[in-house]
Amino acid sequence: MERDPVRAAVTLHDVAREAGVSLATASRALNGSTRKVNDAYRERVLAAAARLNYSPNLSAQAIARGTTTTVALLVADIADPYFSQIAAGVVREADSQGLIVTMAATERDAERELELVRALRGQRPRVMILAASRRDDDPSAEALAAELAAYESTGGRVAFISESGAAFREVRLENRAGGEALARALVALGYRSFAAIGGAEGIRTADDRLAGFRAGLESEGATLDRVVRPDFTRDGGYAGMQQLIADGLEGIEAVFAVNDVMAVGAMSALRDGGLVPGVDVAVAGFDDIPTVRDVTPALTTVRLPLEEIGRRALQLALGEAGDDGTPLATEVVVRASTPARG
Amino acid sequence: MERDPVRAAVTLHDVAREAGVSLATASRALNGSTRKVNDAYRERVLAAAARLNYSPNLSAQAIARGTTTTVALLVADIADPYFSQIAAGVVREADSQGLIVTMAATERDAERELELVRALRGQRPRVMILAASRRDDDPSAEALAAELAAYESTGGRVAFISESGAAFREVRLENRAGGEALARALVALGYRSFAAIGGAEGIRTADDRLAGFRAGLESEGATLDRVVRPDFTRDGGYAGMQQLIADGLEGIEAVFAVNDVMAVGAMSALRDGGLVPGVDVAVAGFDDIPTVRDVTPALTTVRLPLEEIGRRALQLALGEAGDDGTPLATEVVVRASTPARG
DNA sequence: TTGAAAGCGATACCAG
DNA sequence: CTGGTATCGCTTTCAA
Repeated sequence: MERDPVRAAVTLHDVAREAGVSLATASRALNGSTRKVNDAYRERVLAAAARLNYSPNLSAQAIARGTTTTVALLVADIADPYFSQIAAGVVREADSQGLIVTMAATERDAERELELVRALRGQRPRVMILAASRRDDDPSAEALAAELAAYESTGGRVAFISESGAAFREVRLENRAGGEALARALVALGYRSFAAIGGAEGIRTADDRLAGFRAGLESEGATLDRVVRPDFTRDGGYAGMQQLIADGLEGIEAVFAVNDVMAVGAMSALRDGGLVPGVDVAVAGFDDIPTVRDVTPALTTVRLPLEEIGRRALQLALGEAGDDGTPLATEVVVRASTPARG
Repeated sequence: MERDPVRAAVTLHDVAREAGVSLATASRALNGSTRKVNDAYRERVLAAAARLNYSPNLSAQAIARGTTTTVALLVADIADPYFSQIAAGVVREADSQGLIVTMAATERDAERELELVRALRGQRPRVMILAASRRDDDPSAEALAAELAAYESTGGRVAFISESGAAFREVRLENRAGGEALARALVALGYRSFAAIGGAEGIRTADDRLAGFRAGLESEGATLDRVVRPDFTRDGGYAGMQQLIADGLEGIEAVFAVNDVMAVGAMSALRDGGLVPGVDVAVAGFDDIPTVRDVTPALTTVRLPLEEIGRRALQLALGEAGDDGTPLATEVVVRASTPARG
């Protein structure tokens, strides 16, 4: 697999020479603002660029222009459908704006997140989107806020998905309201006693959903009898349900897992425990990730327009609309995992 | 949401001045190769940098050093678990090497892929990883190869996942062998007549898996009685199974979908058609994405170490091992969707 | 319009 | 070791 000797990439200089014009003219013809170059020259430059297969060096442009065309995106876990859908939205929107997305994963570690923000700042991205879940007790929260503030003070734009807990732009998810609506819907279906699988305490998203759910139940006179708090993952959901089973599920009619990934794991735990989800005990989740249509029974959940959220976060950060008007379309989707109860 | 007036970012120049040393010394203290700066100076520079919250401009470094720290990754669809797992692997490996990942989605469009490669080339990434599925009939294949060759001729490194169909490095997936092994395993379980849901003709990955499967069956004296070729997506799988049902499923004992996402859709189509997967007809997939453990019945499939594939692609491109020895651990995983047949 | 030349932020060679 | 300076690739005044 030996290659040709590496020759330097074609530069604008080469193109200019090949076209017989000055560097400045070549620059203008290729990337300069509109209409300022004689058509004949313009043609020659474009032809030369094509002939040489010229590709402008974005780093050089960035440094000369003082601004990049990069978007930095931070998620907790790329393989998690919640984040990958959001990422898909960000990438799509970025693409439609001619921006390039740089992606990093915090692996749910706040320290790592801070390091990543520092590292990513070196790129001088136009915007930074933080989708990784925030925690209340986060010790590095202050340092993160400071870092982001510094970034914004030099022209960067930050957008959070969910709650920033600080003064940054954010796409606010209706976690609490969604939880509440779900609770009401379940009560309306005839359920009265519930358990919840909640994700480690302190994870804002999980706490909000749970708080909303609890509030919804209480407003309807129903009760949340038990809460377990395993990891915020599929296996966490599985373990959480196992624990509920071990502690005795009698009296519990429905279990709410604060996200779909966990709910799906919880359903498997039920099955492995010899119980039938939707029959022996109802299950509901949150997010409406694609797979929940394909599990059995299909999962009742709260739909979040994840891809749209990603796009919107970018728009918001860029300062175009996104912020205004239309709230996110959050809605309860009732499926077979929570059949109406006689 | 008004901000402070935007001031320019801190530059190395500022740090040098603040520390009372020359630009060159500051550079060396901060990023220069090992041990060349007096400790006292070094300390002062580091302190100044910290005080000013200095963040080196990567674009400037790139242009001065003549090399970036960027990895460009192209996938077909970020939200597809197959690609998001691979992406997670690439990002993780990149991270451990201090590299930054730029990601783009081809949306399964070859023209777009070419454009993206062109655009991404402007970043002068150290390596480019192409994971988007190749097609045989791809009209822009030549142009893509040319573009990539140009990229490599200036020092870039390209790595494909699956088959490049050209002279580039690649992480070769055992699609054919996996299909074959699956076929044999199913025959060993007692199945004799099969149908397949194959993904549009020309998609190399799909074709290879199918060809392997067919070969495996034939070597065991079983037959592939029917093949449908819908889209390479969940909905494609659903539609494919619907078609099989409409055409009459009698005589078909098992259905092989060339990837798990399709298989999962296919199972839902069975259910919606009043049939029970694993009982009325067995189903098998390919990839072993996380969700297949949680569908009912759990899906028999061919496991591909997706995250590992991502890491390996990067290593391969960077020229460290990855290539050598150990083939990818591809193995048939039999689950409840293909129970042993009397 | 066009071209010459001054940056942009950082690196690295070359003297001292 | 340290500092001065040329240089990287491109944009953008400033004159012509």
